[in-house]
Amino acid sequence: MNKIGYPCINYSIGCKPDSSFILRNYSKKRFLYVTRKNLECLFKILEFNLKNNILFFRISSDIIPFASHPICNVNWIKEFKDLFEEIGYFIRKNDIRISMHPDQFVVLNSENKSVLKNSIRELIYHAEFLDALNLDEKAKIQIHVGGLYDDKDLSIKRFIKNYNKLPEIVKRRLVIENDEKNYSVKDCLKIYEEIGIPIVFDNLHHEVLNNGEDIREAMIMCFKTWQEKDGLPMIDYSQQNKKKRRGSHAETLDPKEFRLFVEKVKDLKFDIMLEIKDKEKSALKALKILKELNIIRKMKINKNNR
DNA sequence: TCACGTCAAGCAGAT
DNA sequence: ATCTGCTTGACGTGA
Repeated sequence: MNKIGYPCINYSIGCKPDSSFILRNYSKKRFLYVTRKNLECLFKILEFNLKNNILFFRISSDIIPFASHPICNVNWIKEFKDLFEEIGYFIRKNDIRISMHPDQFVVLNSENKSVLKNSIRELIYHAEFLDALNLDEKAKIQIHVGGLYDDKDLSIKRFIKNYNKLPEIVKRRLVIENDEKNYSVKDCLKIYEEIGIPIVFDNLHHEVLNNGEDIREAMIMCFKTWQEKDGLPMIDYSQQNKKKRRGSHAETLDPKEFRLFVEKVKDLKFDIMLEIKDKEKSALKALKILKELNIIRKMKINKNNR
């Protein structure tokens, strides 16, 4: 077990990296203002994380509002070149792992041409964002396989066909995650065998939808899909919210349950994204547990880390 | 300051 | 037919 992370937002700092506005209020001025705020907040979060030894972070897809929408004609990479350089340098220098997770509207296996077109635009935006930070191939973009359309085999074939159409800047970063309704680890492996795409393991999805593999077995299967150039395998870890329906994420990390999980897989090498509602709070709880169990390496303090 | 209607985008399952 | 969840309710108008 290597790095601990949490997704998109931080509740301790008092800024938001995913502010937006509604489409009809779009203006260049507004776009530039919100985007700058988001990027500056991202930097603050990463600094907070480093101080706390949280070295894995998922950047919100909303960081650049309407980035893939036709209305956005601002060259944001150029406009924020300095900020991108500064943040990117900080990430690289401190060996922070980054991922992104485009939202549900990205459906690479869609039967609908315009859905596919929008999905590809969105994926290109994500890739360009990570490229602007000058991050290597270990920074990943994770998506689900998509819809079933009443024919899983055909839908998998369509995923592969459309994957092969993607530009290289997307392909090198794209990874797929098992989901809780449509595509299990086994289904993802089928796709891996065709195109070599790495698989992000999600434990809660696996609990809900699996083919009888236990968690450790499934993790090892997924981990084999990651090559050296992809970096350590990533997993999404979450716990069931006992008050809500199956698959809902817990409000905060249950230490006991987390310890049990860790004991099962502590010899494996991977980075872990905690999909728990209270974000950095649970990441800190998890780190504390890993330290107690003597699993995580001692924090590297780098005084001059900017 | 607060209530509440609305907000780019997909899909599947529940109601 | 409409609502809900998904990684995350937030934006914004009008009173």
